[in-house]
Amino acid sequence: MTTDARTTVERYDPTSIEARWQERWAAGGLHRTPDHVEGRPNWYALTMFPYTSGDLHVGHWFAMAPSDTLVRYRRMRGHNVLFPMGFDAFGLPAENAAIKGGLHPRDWTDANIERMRGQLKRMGASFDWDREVNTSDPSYYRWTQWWFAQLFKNDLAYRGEALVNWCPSCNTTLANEQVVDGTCERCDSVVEQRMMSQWFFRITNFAEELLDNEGLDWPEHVKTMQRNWIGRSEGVEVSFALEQPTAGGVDEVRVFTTRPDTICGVTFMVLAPEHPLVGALTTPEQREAVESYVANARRLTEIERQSTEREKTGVFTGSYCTNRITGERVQIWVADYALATYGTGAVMGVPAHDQRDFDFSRKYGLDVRVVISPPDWDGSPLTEAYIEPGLAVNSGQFDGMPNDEVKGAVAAYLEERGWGASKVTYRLRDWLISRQRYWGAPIPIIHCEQCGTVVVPDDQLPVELPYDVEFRPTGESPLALSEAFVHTTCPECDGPARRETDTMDTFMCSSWYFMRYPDPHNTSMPVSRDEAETWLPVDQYTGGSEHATMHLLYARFFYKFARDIGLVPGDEPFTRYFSQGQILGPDGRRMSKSRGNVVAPDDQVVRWGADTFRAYLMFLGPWEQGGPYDVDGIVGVSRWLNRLWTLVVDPPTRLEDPEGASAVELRRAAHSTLERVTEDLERKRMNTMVAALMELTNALQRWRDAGSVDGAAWDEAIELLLLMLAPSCPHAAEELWERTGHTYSVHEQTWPVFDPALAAEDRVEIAVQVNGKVRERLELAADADEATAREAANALPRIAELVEGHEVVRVIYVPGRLLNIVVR
RNA sequence: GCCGAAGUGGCGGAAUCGGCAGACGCGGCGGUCUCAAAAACCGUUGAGGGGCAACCCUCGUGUGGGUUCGAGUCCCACCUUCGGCACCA
Repeated sequence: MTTDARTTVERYDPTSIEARWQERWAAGGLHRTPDHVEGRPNWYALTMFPYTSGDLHVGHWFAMAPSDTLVRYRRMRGHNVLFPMGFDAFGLPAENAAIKGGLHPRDWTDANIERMRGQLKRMGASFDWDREVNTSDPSYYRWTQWWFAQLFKNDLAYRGEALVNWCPSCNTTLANEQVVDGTCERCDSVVEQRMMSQWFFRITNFAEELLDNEGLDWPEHVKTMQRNWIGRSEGVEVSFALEQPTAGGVDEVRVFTTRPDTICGVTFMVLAPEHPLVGALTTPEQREAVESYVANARRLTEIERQSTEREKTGVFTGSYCTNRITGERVQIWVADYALATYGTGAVMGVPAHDQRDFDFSRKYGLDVRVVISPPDWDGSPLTEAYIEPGLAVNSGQFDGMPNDEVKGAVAAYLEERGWGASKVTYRLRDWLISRQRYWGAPIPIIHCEQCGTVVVPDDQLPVELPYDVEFRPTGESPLALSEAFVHTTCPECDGPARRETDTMDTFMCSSWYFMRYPDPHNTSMPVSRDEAETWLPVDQYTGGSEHATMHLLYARFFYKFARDIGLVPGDEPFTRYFSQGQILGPDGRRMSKSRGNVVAPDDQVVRWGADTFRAYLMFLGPWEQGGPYDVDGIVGVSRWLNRLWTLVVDPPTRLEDPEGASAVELRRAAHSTLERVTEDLERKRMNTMVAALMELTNALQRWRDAGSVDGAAWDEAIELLLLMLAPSCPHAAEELWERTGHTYSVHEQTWPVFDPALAAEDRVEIAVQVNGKVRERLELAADADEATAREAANALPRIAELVEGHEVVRVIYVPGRLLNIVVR
C-alpha cells in the first residue's frame, strides 16, 4: 500500500474545477445550438421550464440534472441537440407578493429570474441560453396574445358564464388554492360562488383527436390518465316534458344518460343546484328549502360533491315532468350530486340500477322500479342497485330483450319521435382562460359599443401591461382601474371603446413555449415554418407527473390548432414524454417552508460541488419515482468521486503485467460497465448507471492497489470511465480528461462502443436447487449444456444426499442461472 | 370519492423474460493510522436458530388467498402512502 504517498496527491476540489470549466464552455460557445450540423441529426430535448417562484429548489435539479446528463449523452451519440431553458413568469404568487410585500410583480419576477438563471448556470447544465424565453416579456406575450387572436378568428374562443370563487369581504375572485375549508385564506370570510362572464377555448372540439394517443411513445399510465380525463361516454340525450312550461317558455328538461335501457325505471329527476331551470321550476312552497339548499351546495367543492361516500342530499322543487316513454309523472329534485359541468346538468334517477340514485331514493322514500331483471329475481325489493346485465322487465314493448339491445332500441324509439338522440359526451370541459388578475397576458379584445367584441389586430400587439397599477381589490382585474389602459379606440370604427381587462390563464403561456425555442427572436411570427420544420415536434419532453393531464392536454390542443393553421408539422407536440417523480423532504413529505424540511440546493452545491450533487440526485432512486432527499447519503457519492479522482491522478506504480491476467479482467470490467451504462442511459435508469460507474471505480481501485497492471488495458479502462462519466459529472470528467493528456473537450467525443467479446464472462456460477430451494452453487463454463450441468450437480455430495432415495420427476435447467431437480 | 402510481434490511434502493432477494450507497459495528479527534482506508452487517469450526437450518419483498418445479415479479381481494381532480404551477 502506498497510502502515505497518496495523502500528498492533489485532492479533488470541485469548486475551482467547476467554475473554471463553466467559464470555458461559455466562452467557447460549447452549448450554442446551430440549426444544422453536417452529419448530425437534430434532436430536440425539452425539460419543463420553472415557474419563477424565487429560488431553484431540489425538485428543479431533480428534473434538470438527469435531463442534462441524457442530453450530453445524446450529443456524444452524434446528435445536434437543442436543449433550451426559460421561465414561466406570469401567475398568482407574483401578485400575492405585490399585495403582501409591496414589491411590483414585474420587479419581483425579474429579480427571481436573475437569481434562478445564476443557479441554473452553476449546475453546469448545457442549456443554450441564447434561446431563453420569459413568458412575462412583451416580446413573448405578444405572441400569447396572437394565439388568442388566432383561436378567436377560428371560432375556438367564446364568451360564456362560469362560477368563480368570490370573497365578499375582499371583494375579489379567489383561486382554488386561496380557498381553505370554504373560507378566504386572507380574511376567513365564507367564500361564495359567483356567476361571471368569461372567455373559454373550445378544447372539446378536439376531444376525439386528443383521445387518440395510442401512437405516442409516452408512459402508458399518462396516456390512460389523459383518456380518463377526457372521459368519453356514449349514451342518449333525452328530454322529459315539463308538466307546466316555465314562464320563460321552456317546456322540457334534457338529461344525458349512458343507460337508456333503464329509462322505464326513472322515478325522479335531479337537477344540479346551478341548473338554469332551478329557479323557474321551484314552487312557492318549496322556494325557501330549495334556495337554502342551493346556497349550501355552493360552498362545497366538486370533489366533495362527487364523493360516493357522502350521504346524498337533495330537495324537491315542487315541479313534475313526464317520462314520455311510460307517460308517468316524475318529481323534479335538486341535488348536489348532479354536476352542472357534465352532460346537461340534469340526470334521470333510476334507483334500481344506479347506486347513487338508490341511496337517494332510500333517503327520500322515492320508488324503486326494477327494469333489468337480476338472474333468478323473484320480484322482491333490492338491497342495492343492480348494475349487471340482464333482461328487460316492466318496460313495455322492450320486455324480454337483453339490456344491451334495449339501449339501441330505446335510442331509436326516442329518435323517431324527436324525444332524444344518441350522443357522445365528454367529461372534458372547455378551457376557461379568463382571470380577473393583473399579472398575466392581457386578453387582446376591445369592446366597442358600435362593433361589439373586436379582436386587437396583429399589428397592434402586444397589448402591454401597464406598470403603474393599483392592487385595490374591487372585484375586477386591477387593469380595470387603469384609465389609460381601459380607454382606447375601436380598431374597426375608430370610435371610443374599452379594453378587456381580464388576463389569460398562465397555462396558455406554457401551452406553446416549446414552439418558441426553435425561433425565439422572430418578430413577425411565433415561429417560422422553416424553424418549426427544423426542430418540431419535440423529440423528448420531460417533466413532473403533476402535469400529466392539464398542461399536457392544453399543449397538445395548441399544437393541433397550430397544425390546422399551417404553423407546424405533424399532429403531436411531444414524440416522447418522460414523467419524472417528485423529490420529497428528508422526512418523506413534500418540501415546504412551513414544514421546515426544505433542502436548499445551493448549500449542497457549495458543500459538495455540482457534479456530486447532480450524481447524487440520480443515484437516489429511480428517476420516475422520486423520493425523499436524504442529506446524509450524498457523502457516498462524494467519496466515490474522490476515489475516482485519486485513481486518475495517482495511477498504479507499475504499468506492466507479465502474466497478462489483468489485461483480460480490466477489459472485461470496463466493457461490461460500458454495456450496462449505455443500456441504462438509453432507458433513463440514472440510478443504476451511477452504481455501475461506482462498481467499475471500485474494481479499478483493487487493481491499482494490487500494484501491477497491464498499462494499455489500464489506460483504456480509465479513458472509458471518463467518457462514461462525462454526461453525469461534466466538470470532473472534463478536468480529468485534460489531465490524462486528451484534447478539449470530453463533451465533443464520440460515445464509445463496447466489445461484447471483451465483456463476456467465460465462467458462470449457477444455483443448484432441489425442489426449488437453493442447496448448492456450481461454477460452469458459460456455454455448458444441461447434461454437463446435471453431471456436475450429481457429483456434489450434498445434492447426492438430498436426491438419494427419491424419484427424480423433473429437472429444469436455465443456462447461466440455475438447475432445479424436482424429486418426490 | 374518482383517475393514476408506489409499497423490498435500521435507511435510499437493486433484481431486462417468472429463475441464487438485498447490487450500489448511507447508517451501524470492528479495525488501521493518530497523543486524541476528524478525514481517509480495510473488514463486517436481513431476522431467528444450531454448530468448536468450515458451515447448516428456518423465516423473509404491505396484508390475505391463488397459479407454478419455482413468485418481489403473474391473477383475485384488501390496506397504506403519494400525484392529479379543471383559478398553485
